Amino acid sequence: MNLRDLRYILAIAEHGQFSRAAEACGISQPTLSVQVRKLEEALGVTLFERGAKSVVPTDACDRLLGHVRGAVAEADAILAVARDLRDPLAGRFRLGIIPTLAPYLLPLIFAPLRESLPALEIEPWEDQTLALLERLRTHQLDAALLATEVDGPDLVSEALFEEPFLAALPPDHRLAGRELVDEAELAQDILVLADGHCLRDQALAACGQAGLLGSTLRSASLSTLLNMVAAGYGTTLIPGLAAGAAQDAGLVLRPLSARAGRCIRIVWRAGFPRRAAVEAVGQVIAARLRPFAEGAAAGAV
Amino acid sequence: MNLRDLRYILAIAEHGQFSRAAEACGISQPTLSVQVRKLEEALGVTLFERGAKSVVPTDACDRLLGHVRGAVAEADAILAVARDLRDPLAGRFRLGIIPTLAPYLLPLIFAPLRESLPALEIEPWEDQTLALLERLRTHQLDAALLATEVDGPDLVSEALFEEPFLAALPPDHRLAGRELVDEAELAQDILVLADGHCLRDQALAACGQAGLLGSTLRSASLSTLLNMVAAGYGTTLIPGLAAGAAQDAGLVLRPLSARAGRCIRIVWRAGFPRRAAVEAVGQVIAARLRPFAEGAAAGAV
DNA sequence: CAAGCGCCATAGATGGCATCTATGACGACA
DNA sequence: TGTCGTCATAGATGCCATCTATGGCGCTTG
Repeated sequence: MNLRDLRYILAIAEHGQFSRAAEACGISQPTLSVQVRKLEEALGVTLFERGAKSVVPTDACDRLLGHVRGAVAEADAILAVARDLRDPLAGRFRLGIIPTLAPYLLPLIFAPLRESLPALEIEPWEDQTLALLERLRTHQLDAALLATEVDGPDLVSEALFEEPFLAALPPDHRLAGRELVDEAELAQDILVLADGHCLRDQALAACGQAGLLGSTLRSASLSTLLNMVAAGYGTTLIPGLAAGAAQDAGLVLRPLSARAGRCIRIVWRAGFPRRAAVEAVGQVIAARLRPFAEGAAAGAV
Repeated sequence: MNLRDLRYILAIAEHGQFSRAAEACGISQPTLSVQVRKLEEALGVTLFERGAKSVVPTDACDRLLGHVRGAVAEADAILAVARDLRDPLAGRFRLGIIPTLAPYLLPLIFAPLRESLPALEIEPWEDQTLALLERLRTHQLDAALLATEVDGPDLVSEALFEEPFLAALPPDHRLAGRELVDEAELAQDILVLADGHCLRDQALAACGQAGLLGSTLRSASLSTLLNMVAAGYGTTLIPGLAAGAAQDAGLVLRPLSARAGRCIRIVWRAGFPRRAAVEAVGQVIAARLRPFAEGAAAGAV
């Protein structure tokens, strides 16, 4: 049995005639006759009583017609839904973002994404790198914005923009007067986030882990960290996009002498079929961040 | 798109693996790969994300799976219902019967039909010959029991049994003493049914229409006619199976000298596909009536 | 009443396509 | 590092849906 055959049945039932039904189906009349007969033999049921001037559905056919219509309707629904799903730049797009990036990046890119990709329903998901990778691998995310390299056999990534780190100091800190802050000096009283935040590791790496004198804040957000610094408990190193929030908290920001920073990348499964959506999202983000990159470069000169 | 393809989709979604799905479908793995790819291309939608160790349905596939399941379920329903409908000796069987036969034949054949053809739901429909033929031709009946020949290009019939006519007389009628009644004599004060009843024409033909002296009863049943005769308004000619009813009404019955009678036939459309059901019903009726035919033959000797 | 018309069935030819086996590529695991 | 399991690709093959041509049959019409 075949969906095509079922459509033939419906056509005959509708037209009450093989010739017209065949025409409606775009096939020749003999083909229709043969196919219907084969279907009747396959089902073991005579579907139509062929009369001199009429073709009338049998009782059995009437009993079946409901299901036939149902099957054809579902098939048409599949085609219709598939047509709607055909656009890779449409539909749900689950985007993971690390916590040290999300609060500062999302407000920047939400509007541009809506404008450039109106059919794409971005669903942000904020979590730490490892959790995001796990969700990505288990198909619970479509892509993720990370600050680490993760390319491997199953995951692919693309760099979107460079985000320089900044030294964040209390206004009365001894380093607050410097134009540039040396990473090693910062290490003396630096506060860092808890394990699991990639920013913690990167900050420590930038400052030379060995000289760690500051303390680790468990289960705290970058925002909390800023407030701790503002309260005079130490210094820290923040990603560039958090500069606004840091200034709002009353901190003094200074570039780092070694120009440490991180690279924000968009990551997705190697086999993810909606690569077009990933690329599009990545491009929108990169385009939105370009002014910042140029500003940073200009400031550095 | 094809129902087969849809079953493939479901198998892959269920097994999460091409190889096992192919095995479950009874095809080779390359065939499944090729077919799924073709379906994906036809739909314009990637259905599965092929990973190193896993095959995961895409979001689009999830959206479609409901309809896919629906279509396959309807298709299975078609097969299941067709299986039930396969027996031609099962299901509704609309049987037309003429009014001068139905009240006397139906009580005889109902039980044997139920016994011999338990799955056949006989729906009797009582009306005059022309109305029955009309309903038969318009597929509102599956077969009819008539007392006339109707074979033609579109209708076929088969004789079931011979039903002799009997003279029905009031007990005090001048012919009531005879062993045999001559049809011509009966004509002198015969009462007949209204136009449309085949029995009317056959009675008149048997008695010689020219000598009609009796009157016609409009819109009356054979039962009414019997009561009229019992009340002394004349004589009549009844079909053999009505003998019991006539005797109950107090009438005297006598064989006719020319042995006039009628042949009860079962009629159906030449193209009617459940010919087996027609034959079976006919045989049950003929078998049930055989004792009567033999009794009549024996009485005639 | 015979011819023409409309309809469905049949026959034979043809091409597309589903399927197979064999093989390749690739990642996982021991 | 080699072996295993998995999916993809390639080429061969055979079935079958489809076509055109034709026949049969009943109805209509001049």
